[in-house]
Amino acid sequence: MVTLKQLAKELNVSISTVSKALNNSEEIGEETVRRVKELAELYNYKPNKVALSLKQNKTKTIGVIIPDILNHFLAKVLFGIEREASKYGYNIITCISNESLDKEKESMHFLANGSVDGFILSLAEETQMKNEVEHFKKIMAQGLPIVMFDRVAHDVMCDKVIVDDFEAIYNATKNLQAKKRKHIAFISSIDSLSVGKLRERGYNKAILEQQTAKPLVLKIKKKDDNQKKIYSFLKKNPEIDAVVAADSASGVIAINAAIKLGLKVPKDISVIGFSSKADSNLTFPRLTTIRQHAKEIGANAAQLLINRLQNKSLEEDVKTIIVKTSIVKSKSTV
Amino acid sequence: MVTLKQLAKELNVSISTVSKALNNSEEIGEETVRRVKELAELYNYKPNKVALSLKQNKTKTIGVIIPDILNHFLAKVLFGIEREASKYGYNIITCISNESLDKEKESMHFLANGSVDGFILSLAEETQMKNEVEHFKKIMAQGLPIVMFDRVAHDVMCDKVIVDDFEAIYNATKNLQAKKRKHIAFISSIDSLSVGKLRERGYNKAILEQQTAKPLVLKIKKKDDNQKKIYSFLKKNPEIDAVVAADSASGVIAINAAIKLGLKVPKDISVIGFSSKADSNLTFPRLTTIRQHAKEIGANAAQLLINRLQNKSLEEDVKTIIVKTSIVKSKSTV
DNA sequence: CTGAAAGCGCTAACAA
DNA sequence: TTGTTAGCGCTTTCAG
Repeated sequence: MVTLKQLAKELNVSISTVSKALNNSEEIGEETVRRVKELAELYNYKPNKVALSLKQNKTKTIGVIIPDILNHFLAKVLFGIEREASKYGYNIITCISNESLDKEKESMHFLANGSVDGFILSLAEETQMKNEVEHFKKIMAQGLPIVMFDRVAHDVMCDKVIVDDFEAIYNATKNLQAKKRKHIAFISSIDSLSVGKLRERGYNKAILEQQTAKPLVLKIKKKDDNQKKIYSFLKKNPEIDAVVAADSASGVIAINAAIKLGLKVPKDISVIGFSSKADSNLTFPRLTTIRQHAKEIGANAAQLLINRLQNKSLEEDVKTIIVKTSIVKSKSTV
Repeated sequence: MVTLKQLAKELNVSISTVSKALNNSEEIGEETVRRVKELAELYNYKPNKVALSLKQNKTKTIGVIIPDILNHFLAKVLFGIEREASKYGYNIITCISNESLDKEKESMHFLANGSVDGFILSLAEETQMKNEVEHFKKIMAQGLPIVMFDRVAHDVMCDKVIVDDFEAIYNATKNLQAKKRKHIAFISSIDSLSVGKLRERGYNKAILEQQTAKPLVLKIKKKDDNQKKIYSFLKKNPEIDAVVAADSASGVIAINAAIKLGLKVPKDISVIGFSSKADSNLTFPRLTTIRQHAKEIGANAAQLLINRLQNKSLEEDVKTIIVKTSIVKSKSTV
């Protein structure tokens, strides 16, 4: 890589002249500017990012800590973050916590040494279970702002972007009840996550508001065979006439299991799930889905962080943005 | 963030003494080392990464350019890259080209200014279609090594990690033939990609080796309704008794479409697809899949790059690693 | 209009 | 054993 020094030498001017010329400073003579720019072009000069970062004490880089990149929702949020950030000239350093508290801490400390200007993150499962937040506070105390999304720590004072999980499932369940479904089950493979719990609570509330009904819940653990579990669950509880799924795979599998059991969807059983468009396409009939607008969540998170980075003076209060879900009706519900 | 300077001042020693003490230099007195380390600990001192990068002219950061983070295979490769790289203390800067040549170029140039030590990438669809490779060569000429995976540019002399796409589909098709399937169709939604073409060629070769058979191919475009397309395809061609899918969604949909058409899987129709374990779980019966070992691909790519970064002297010849696929038999084939 | 010099945080050769 | 100095590449103040 060419440096200012080399250009300066070749042009027989000083380094600062070259620097100023390239930055269109008024101070430098027209002719000099021309010569400098010409040579810079020729050598494909680009200012060294690292030197700039050191000088300006900011990297224009955001650290993103994602619990699981194979989770389609999280990947989509990452996509949203990246797209929004790159609009503002920011780069993304991605670390994957793999749902582990230690890896989360490690990654953050590894980056909290000048590598990044701030963090966007969603909590690892283990972090949520143990409810540890000290590492977040420590890093914020160092002057690095954090934005949390989806799985957030309510005890940490920082900007947040969340989904109306509770309401979304509550409304979905209410909807099914309005269509005269009497035995609505809830299936979740994300019971250990805060959002999983919220969703279950939304379901429970709707169910318990109807005096005749009782909650019927299937929880799937990571090591379980989700396909087998769901199939047996539906088989053992033939009265079920509707399923609300807290995650994408469970919704898809529920439809296919029902069909396998000889049921008609949605006539005999309605299914509704948290899922993206691509996944809702996998089944016949297509899955009615609760869309989380993952990209928007990512974009909002990036916005919040960049705002805070650029108006550090303003030290405003922390914001929480709720990105509303929407139900996209398809043929798996009546 | 605390700096060496501040520690030095507080301890009444010079900056270099502090630096050496923290780096366990033999030169410094035991007592001094103790005092320095104590204070550093107290203040949670961490060497500024940016300053180190500038000094050592390397960032310990890898630029990864991914065409599409929502593609499960690519996300998994990213996972593999991240995990392997972090073992060696490397960070990952992720850019998403969104299948666009311009974004790919832009991202690379944006990072090729000292931000990263090298690149790992898979070509954008547009890059493959236009067969443009100048930007890769330019960046390599600047001294930044590149490792390509999956969708590679054969005209560029760099390390590569690829999949045996051709053979995998060839073998899968041969397998179906051995089970007396007579009308084997091929369904692909990735026709424009190099790997998509390879897979089709593998299928064609196997089919054409059987004198009685003719290829029967369905190509799905991005804007198409893949569900509808596949359903009508199977309906219009009732003689089909086996499907080879070049991508994950097509395989899943093919099974569900067949069931919807009243066919028995695998008795009436076998289905085999390129897919991951999670996706193969979505259908009844489970989808027999060709696994690409995406994480391994990522790990290999990271290995290759880090090797090259650390043995720059050795300027060895470029390597191409082929990560063999394996077929995981399930109930969608006999 | 141009250049010298300081400084961002760090390491390392050299001096004391 | 400790300190001084130079330098990584850049911007910016101040002097010429």
